[in-house]
Amino acid sequence: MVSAPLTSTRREADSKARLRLWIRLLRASRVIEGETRERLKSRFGATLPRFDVMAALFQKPDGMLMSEISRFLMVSNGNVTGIVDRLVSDGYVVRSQRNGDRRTSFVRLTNKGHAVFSKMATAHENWIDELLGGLSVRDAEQLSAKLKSFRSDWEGKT
Amino acid sequence: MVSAPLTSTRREADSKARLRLWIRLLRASRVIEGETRERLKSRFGATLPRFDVMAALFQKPDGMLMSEISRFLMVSNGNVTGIVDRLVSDGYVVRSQRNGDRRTSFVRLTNKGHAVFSKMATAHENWIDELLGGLSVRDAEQLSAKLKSFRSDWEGKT
DNA sequence: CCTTAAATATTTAACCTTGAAGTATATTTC
DNA sequence: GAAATATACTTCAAGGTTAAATATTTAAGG
Repeated sequence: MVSAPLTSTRREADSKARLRLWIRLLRASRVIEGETRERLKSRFGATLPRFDVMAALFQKPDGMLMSEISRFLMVSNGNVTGIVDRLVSDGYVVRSQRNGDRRTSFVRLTNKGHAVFSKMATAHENWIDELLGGLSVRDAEQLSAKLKSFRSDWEGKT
Repeated sequence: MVSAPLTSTRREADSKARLRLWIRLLRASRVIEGETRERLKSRFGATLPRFDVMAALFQKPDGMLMSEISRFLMVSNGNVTGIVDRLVSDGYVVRSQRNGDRRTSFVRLTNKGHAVFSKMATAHENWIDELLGGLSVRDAEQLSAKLKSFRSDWEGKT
C-alpha cells in the first residue's frame, strides 16, 4: 500500500500550487488597481467604480439597464444605484424610461460624459500597458488564454 | 517610410493585448474573491478583510505592528485600525505595547483566534483548489512564475 | 534642554460594497 | 380581472476603503 499516501501528498502539493497562484493573482490585481485608482483620482478626479460604469456605458451608446450594468461589472444591484446617482449629479450620465416599462431605468452617457471618458480610457490603456510592461506580449496572450478558460470552466460549474 | 506606421500599429496591438489580460485578471480575481467572501460569511460568519488580517498574524506568532499589517496586505493604514478593532472585540486578537514605545501597538492572535483561523485556513485552501481546479498544476505554476516576475519588475520601477 | 523632524497610529469624511428588506410595476394564472 | 408571482430598482445597515488631517511619541540637531 504505497499509492494511497503518495496520492494524498500529491493532492496537497497541487492545492498549495493553486493557493500560491491565487495569492500572486490577488497581489498583482491589487498593485494594478491601487495604481490605477490613484492616477484616476489625481489626474481626473474620478474613482475606479465610476470609471468602470462609464466604461460599460461607453460600449453601449443606446444605454443599459441598471441590472445589466451590475451583472456586467459583477457588483451588487444596490451598489450601482449609488454610483449612477453620483454620475448623474456630475452630469456624466442620464436616466430615462424605455419600453413603456416603468420599473426599468435606462442609463446612458451624456455628451459630456462621453468626452470625458474618452480621455480617461486612452490614459487608462497607457497605464495598463506601462504596468504590465514587464510581460512580453506573448506572455500576456498566454496568460489571457489560461485565465479565459478558467473563467468559463468555473461558470459552467456555477 | 514604411516602418513608422508599422511600429505604431504594433505598439497599439501590444497595448490591447495587455489591456485584455488585465480585464481577465481582474475578472478572475473578482469571481474568486466574491465566492470566497460569500463562503467565509455563510460558513464562519467572517469577512475577507478579517480573514486576511488573521492570516498575516498567523504567520507571525510574536505579533505585528499596525503598519506592518497594512504594508503586507497593501491596504491603507487607517483601514487596519477598524478591522483590528472588530477583531479585538471578537476576542480574536489583542493589542499590546512593546519596547516601551507607546506609539507602536503590537497585535497578535489570541488562542481563540488561532484556533478559529486554523479551521478557516483549511477550508479556504480547499475552496481555492476547487475554484482554480480548471487549471492544471503545470498551468498554475507557469502562471505563478509569470505573475511573480511581473510583480518584482514593477516594484523595481516603483 | 529645546526645538524640529520623523515615525506611528488614529480619526475623519467621502465613497464603495454587500445582502436583505422594501417599493413599485408587470406578468401570469385561475 | 383579482390574486399570486416575478422583475427592476431603491433603501438601509453594517462594514470596508482611501487619502488627508490629527495626535502622540521618539529621535536628532543645535
